[in-house]
Amino acid sequence: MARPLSEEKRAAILRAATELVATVGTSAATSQIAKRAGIADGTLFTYFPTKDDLLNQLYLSIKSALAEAIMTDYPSRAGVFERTRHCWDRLVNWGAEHPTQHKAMRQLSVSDRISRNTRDAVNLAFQDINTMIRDNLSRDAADDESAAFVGALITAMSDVTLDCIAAHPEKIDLYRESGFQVFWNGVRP
Amino acid sequence: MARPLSEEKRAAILRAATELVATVGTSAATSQIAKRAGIADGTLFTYFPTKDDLLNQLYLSIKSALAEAIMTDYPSRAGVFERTRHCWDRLVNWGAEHPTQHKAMRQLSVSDRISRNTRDAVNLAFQDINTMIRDNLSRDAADDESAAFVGALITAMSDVTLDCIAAHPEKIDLYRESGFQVFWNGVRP
DNA sequence: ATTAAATGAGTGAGCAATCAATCGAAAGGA
DNA sequence: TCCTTTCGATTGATTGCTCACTCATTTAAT
Repeated sequence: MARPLSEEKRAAILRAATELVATVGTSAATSQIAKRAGIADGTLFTYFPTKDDLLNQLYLSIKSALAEAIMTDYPSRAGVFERTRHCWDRLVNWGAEHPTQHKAMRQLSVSDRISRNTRDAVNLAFQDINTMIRDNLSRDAADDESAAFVGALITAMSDVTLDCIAAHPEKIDLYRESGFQVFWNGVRP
Repeated sequence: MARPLSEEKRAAILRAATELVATVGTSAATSQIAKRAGIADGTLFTYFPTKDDLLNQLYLSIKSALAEAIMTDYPSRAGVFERTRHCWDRLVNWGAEHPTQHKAMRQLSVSDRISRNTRDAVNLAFQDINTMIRDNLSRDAADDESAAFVGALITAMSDVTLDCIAAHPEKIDLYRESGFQVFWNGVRP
């Protein structure tokens, strides 16, 4: 081995891509990403062979960070309400604390550049959460489609909640609470 | 006047743009749109001076069609439940009947190419619906922010519902119903 | 000394928008 | 009814630009 790849540079590329995708969407130019990461245009492609690879890995890394934030200290033995509440609060708090990642994530999730493979890998990272939904919140337990419906609802409703928090940051407690009330009243078993 | 502009061609451009924006997003090339509309590349720009103008007018026309679909036969004198139910059913039915328009609408609504002006014009088309929300479903009547929260929730929840219907078209009645249940249980006064 | 990372000018493809040339619908005159 | 003039609609090649990606060369870690 001559020179090893730098984990630091890889992270800088992902960080720069997050910021640019959050602000200008997936049309962010690779040359802009490279400039912001402090590397030459060509170097980006030794870390990510294509722009699509970069976007897919970025999406996976953000989603994984979110899943970890949610599942840390997850109260496995508590009741359905507490566990649902835990997930909701963690989700909304993460979004409020990482607005750039959240915005980038939303841009990427509607993009057709994210592959089936990546979406499958993301689902794997959210497996525990999906299981919780299937077992507890799905109207018909063991019904995959119903669980997917509830899972999509959490994402959609937390996005709306986070948009409102972004518009009025001082009201985070109010929106986190009323968002949860709407969700819980809507889907509780 | 020499030759008048053709309303037919204008409609063909909007139709072609709807289909392409629905499938490939706002990055759809104007030359592709022109080809699909059956006109020369340059002709598109005599009907819409820029691509942004085209996208903005497209967004407004789709949203207006949706508003009209919702407000036709609106039961002004019925109770809150009936009126909310009416809007929900119309919204979901319209989306299920016009999947291409709905997909294009979603692409456009997250695009930064839609101007403040256009969004204001869209709000105007939805004025009656917004008023209904403010007066009936907002937790604190006369609270604009709370009404915006509920309005965004309807859109987000109907999008999720329509995604599920698109995946399982035979279950439209089931999803329309359970989507409404979640919404109504969540936000009812 | 070796070898792969790093560089940045270069390449070719694709894009929105332009424009000189052509076409054809309307209005007026016979 | 037919012909002519008018003038904007229509055309598609062209323009200038941006982009993802390449590659010959340089640099530096082992």
